[in-house]
Amino acid sequence: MAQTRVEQKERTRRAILDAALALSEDSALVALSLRQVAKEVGIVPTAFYRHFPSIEHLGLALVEESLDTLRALLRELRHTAGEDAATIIDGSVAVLVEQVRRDHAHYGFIARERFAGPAGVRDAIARGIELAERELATDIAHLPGTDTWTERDLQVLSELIVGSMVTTAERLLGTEPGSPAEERIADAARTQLRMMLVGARNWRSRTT
Amino acid sequence: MAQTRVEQKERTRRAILDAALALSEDSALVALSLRQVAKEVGIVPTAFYRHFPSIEHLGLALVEESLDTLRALLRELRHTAGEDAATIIDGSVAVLVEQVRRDHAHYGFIARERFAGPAGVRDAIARGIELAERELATDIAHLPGTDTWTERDLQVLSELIVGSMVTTAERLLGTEPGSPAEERIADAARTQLRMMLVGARNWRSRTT
DNA sequence: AGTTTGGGAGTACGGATGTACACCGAACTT
DNA sequence: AAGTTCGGTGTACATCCGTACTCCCAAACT
Repeated sequence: MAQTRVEQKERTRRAILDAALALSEDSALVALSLRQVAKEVGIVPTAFYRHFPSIEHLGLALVEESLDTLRALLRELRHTAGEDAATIIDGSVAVLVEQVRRDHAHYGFIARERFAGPAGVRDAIARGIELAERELATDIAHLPGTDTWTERDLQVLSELIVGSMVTTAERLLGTEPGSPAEERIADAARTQLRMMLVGARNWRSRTT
Repeated sequence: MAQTRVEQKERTRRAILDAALALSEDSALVALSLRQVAKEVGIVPTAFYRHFPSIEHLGLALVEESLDTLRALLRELRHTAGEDAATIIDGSVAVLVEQVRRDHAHYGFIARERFAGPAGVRDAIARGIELAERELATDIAHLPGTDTWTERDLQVLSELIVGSMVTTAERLLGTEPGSPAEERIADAARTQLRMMLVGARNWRSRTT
């Protein structure tokens, strides 16, 4: 049943990443021991070093992986076109719900480590979110009717919207797929986006 | 220098709580060892049991304490009166900045344990935030001009506002008191509140 | 076919952890 | 003044931790 060596190594590496993700689901990255992970994977503790020089490096690989799926979400959100604003809002929330459900483990990891993780992890996550805010700001700037907005107000609006989406994602993490609670949260997210849209349409930047 | 026994006991208990708060500032509650805390306090490990039956109970005491200061913040925010909306917004943000600066350790603890902590801790924090949302909703409902709002829309708006404030608090935690970054975040928070206010004023609840 | 490579196994060690136990001495009670 | 209470001490032990070391053997290379 054994394959080539690189395939086998990659499979073990994945198993380690998955085991670490599963184990950190209850507790946290910082409370993760090399021996726990090894036992979960089914290898002897010292074999761990064939793949990662330390638990910390495992953590960094996990962050990178999770941020990859976050970036994939952002890409998909930007490509969610639509005729009018309502369609875009509905589509965006649908994408968010679907993605959080699919990559539940990754988003849970991000939520947990965002403030509780080691400094390097926290910074990486913060930069990922800031990137989303900046990209959203430039996207909005390309929309018609935003010429009277100051750059600063655009940035602040983006932070508000991204913050709402992040909070929505965090709420979704605690619900069952297809549950009434999930639908209620999605509905609230749509309403919030509409409220912010109404606010934006009636906003006049102060020329200071 | 020794006082009465109850005074001495209370002082040691406080020292344990403070040490745990300080130690969990880097890392997390789950990665906190009884011996670390005891060493930080300056007592022998077994003496810890004179005050708490386990580290977990220490954690619960810490949560309760932190939620107490959170409730104090909410109380103060509700008493922040003002002539017009702009004054209320400015006052509320000022209170938030001041309180987060004052009880930095408690709010940092809440931010860290909100998603990474043990289940009991996470639930307690979630309930504290939900309480704030409900109270804000009933406060808004008592304002003039909100008679056309559905109860659900009021709740959703409150969640949006509280979410923005929570995000602001989390951002403030990473800044130095009086720094330009802190002022920038406070300014963004004020702008966000104004944007949501504009949205709310032009909002019409759908009668479904 | 013979040799090299590298993932995994096994053993071993020092250090940290939670906790049980007996004990001390000063603040309290009577 | 004598006795009790109880926060803190010191010792002890089983368990878990990271990691260094040697060995094994099947895939990969020559």
